[in-house]
Amino acid sequence: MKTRLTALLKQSMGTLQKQGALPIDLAVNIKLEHTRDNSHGDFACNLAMVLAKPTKRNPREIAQLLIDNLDSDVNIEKVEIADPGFINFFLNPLSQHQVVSTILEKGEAFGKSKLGTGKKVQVEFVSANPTGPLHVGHGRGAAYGATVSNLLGAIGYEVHREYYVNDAGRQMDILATSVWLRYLESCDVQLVFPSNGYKGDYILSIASDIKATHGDLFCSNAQDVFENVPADEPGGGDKEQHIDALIARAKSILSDANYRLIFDAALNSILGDIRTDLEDFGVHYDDWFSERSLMDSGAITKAIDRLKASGHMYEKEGAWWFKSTDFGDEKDRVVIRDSGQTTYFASDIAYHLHTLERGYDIIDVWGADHHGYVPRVRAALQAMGADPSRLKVLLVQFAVLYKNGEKMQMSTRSGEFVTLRTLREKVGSDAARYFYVMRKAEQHMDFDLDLACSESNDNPLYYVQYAHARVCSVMKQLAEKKMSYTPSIGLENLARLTEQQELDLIDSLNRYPEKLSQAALNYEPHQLSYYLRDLANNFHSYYNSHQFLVDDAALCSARLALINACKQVLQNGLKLLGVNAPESM
RNA sequence: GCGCUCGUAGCUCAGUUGGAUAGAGUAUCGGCCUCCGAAGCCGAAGGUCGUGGGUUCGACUCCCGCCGAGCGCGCCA
Repeated sequence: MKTRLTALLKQSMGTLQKQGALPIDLAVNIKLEHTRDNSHGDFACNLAMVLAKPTKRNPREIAQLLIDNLDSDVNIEKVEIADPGFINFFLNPLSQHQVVSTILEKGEAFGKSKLGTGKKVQVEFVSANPTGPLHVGHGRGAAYGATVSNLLGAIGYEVHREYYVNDAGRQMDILATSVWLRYLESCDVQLVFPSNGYKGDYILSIASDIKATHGDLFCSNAQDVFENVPADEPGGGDKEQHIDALIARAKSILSDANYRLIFDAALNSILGDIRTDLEDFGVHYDDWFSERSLMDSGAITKAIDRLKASGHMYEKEGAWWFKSTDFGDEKDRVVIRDSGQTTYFASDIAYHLHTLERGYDIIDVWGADHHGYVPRVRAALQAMGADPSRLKVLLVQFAVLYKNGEKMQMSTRSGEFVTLRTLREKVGSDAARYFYVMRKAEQHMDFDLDLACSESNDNPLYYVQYAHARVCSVMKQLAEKKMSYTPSIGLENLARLTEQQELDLIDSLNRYPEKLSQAALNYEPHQLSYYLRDLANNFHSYYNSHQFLVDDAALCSARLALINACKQVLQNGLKLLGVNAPESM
């Protein structure tokens, strides 16, 4: 309907241009919108006001001309001009009713579109370092990334969901060393655990698993382990130097193979845990991409060579730098350290290049603390000759946690955090998913744990699910009362739906496809959750003011057709949000 | 200090990319179950859209200056 009206307006404008009433060379973009207030009709257009300036004429006058030259359409009941020059379209109410039959016919496909057909996009999200379990902070990225992926899929994109596994680098060495030290403790070795090591309980359990399968194989004495290791911070030393020295001791005491064994045991245990955690949260990936595999495959060398060939690399103080300032970054970045090791940034460049070469545009969902990282990645892509617009970075703000009215600091290192699993066990996956995507991603979010856990019934999700369950309940009543519902009869009698609540509900249903594509194109799942809330509200109002199961069989079927259409749309929307639509609750 | 994100009802947040009288939830107050589920509905009250300028037919939205919050500014990842 919207495109129809736009076409009519364009046509009218064209006619006026031919007549010479309007200049030919007008480049205006017609904006036709659903009205906020239905006293303004169903659609409103600002065309006349936009035209007022270039033509130097009164907008109302132009509006009248446009209306006079508008072709008639059975669906348009009347057209009005309103201050300061809006053209308001009032549609024939019955023309909107058709959506009920469209919904019942298309089912779960209703609302989907082909806007993104032929486009391949990779959404990379969560990608937390496998150094500990996911906490509630990661949950937001997980829910957001998964929903954005679903939305893009619904409008026709070919979506590839990926988790980039940081299974290389210093953090992982610290993790492996932490595990080994805990293992040594379990072998009754007396030692002081490094202040910069990972202290969570899960480290203990990984260590004891290793002990259970390998016995004393990796044992060593404390004297040996701490030989020539500089003091830790509490001992007046530097905690970074201390832990680095311990890593070196671990590698030297254990053989390469044994160090790798402990390293992999830690990695696999934690990553496995993250995987099942996300699965349980309804978040599924097409691929778990290993950073280490980039090193092994030579992809990093290849990417660096490409940067060198582009002339944007230089050597300074023994390291190789990428001249990202050529592309607007604040400072140049090291890619190869003076030690010869490549940096995390080098891996990331290779990873992005690799993804583009696989034919995907890239959407990275990152925590807002990484925003300073965006320019250098984009710069690297540009230097390698890639179109930087193929990379879109979506930043998700942190959720600030409150417990007992106090702000909580979370740290994986210290082992002090609330896990995503704990949250899920308390409020359920559905409520958590919905809660996370209710706010738009850039908003700083206050997350009151006590409220989320104790009063989970207040979660607005239940309001939406309840509407769905109510429709199901009505259909059960129908059977119990031995009444009948014939969809075809209902669809033939849609004209009987003339109550205000019915018109409102139908209006709401008509807006779903547009809302969906808007939410998808803007990467804004919260738009969908707000829509569903609104749809549910229209349904509940209807439910409270009219009886569906009435004796008039034609009217009854028409009403049931309407609420079943409503149920379908609720179901479609909730599915995209990764939330169940229960038949009873 | 520089950069990014943000500031809207007591609280938590929307605001259709510049449109009409700034909206929801929650909390508060008042109504609604002989009736398909009251996890619901209807109503009241609640605002200097951080602040001061600017751009125009029109600004919560765009530009500039302040105030305030969070984050970032490693040869960490």
